[in-house]
Amino acid sequence: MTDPLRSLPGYALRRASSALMAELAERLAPLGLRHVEATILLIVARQPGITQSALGRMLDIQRANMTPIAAGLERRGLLLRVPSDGRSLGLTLSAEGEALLTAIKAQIDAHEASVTARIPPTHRAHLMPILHALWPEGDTE
Amino acid sequence: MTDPLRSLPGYALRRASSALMAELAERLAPLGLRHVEATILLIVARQPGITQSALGRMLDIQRANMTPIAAGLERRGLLLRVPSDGRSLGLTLSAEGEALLTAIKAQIDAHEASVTARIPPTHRAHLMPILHALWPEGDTE
DNA sequence: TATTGTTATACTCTATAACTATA
DNA sequence: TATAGTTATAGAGTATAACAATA
Repeated sequence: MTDPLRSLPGYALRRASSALMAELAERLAPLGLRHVEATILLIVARQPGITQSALGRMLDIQRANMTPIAAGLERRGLLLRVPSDGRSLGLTLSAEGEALLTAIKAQIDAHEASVTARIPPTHRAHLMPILHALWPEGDTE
Repeated sequence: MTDPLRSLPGYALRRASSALMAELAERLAPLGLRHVEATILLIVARQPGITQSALGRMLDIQRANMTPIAAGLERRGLLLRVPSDGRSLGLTLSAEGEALLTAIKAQIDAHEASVTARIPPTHRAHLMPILHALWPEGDTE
């Protein structure tokens, strides 16, 4: 039986997103990471020293929810949390976190490439302008 | 600080989806409905008598998770669950559910129209082909 | 044997409130 | 006063396993 809501953009977007997230989760599972954890390690690699709260603002993760995620990554030896401010924690990758980074990037790249590959070439260039129109920068501030 | 993952299609899709879901949730809150509940009432309206399990397959909601959702809608007097099979429950809208339907459709239509309106006209026609490529029919069977 | 619905359970994600310490 | 981090808590969403009743 066909889903009568297939033609609704918002609904189709949600279903596509959920299908892609499930795929990414499968790719990251062998690394022992959830997508939010992989995302955090990627961003900390690009911006070493970023504070927990700045990272939370960037990813729309609230302070209260960042704590157990960052603490978990630290406990597993992937992330270092050093006081930068007296009240702020600056995040950097541990050696082990750096070592994992290659595998994380490989999985993310493979995932994103697979997403792009599935889009018919005629439509491909239109996706990012559409998504950025629907998810403007700083839309939650 | 700008999110360095903005340019990744999969990531941007997830963020756009989550922003749109939050918008829809706000629209449906005055009706006392979550999006999954509104979706169920819409589909039951279009396909009266559909069983709980068929509905679950269509929306990718597992049997175990359909039970409390459908029971909740029945308890609130919006949905009727009548045995069709001896083991299956056929779903139909109650009079109260039918009465709510107009408001639900209005909110969903307004939401979908608002999504479409935000997409620059040049790109608009490309969204659905892209989403259907990423969310093929029956992708979970 | 397979399917339907149910219950129990658990993990993830998200959200709010209240607290401490620091700027 | 405002910000950063933490703890506790609660509500959704999603997943699996096991069971009874029915096909």
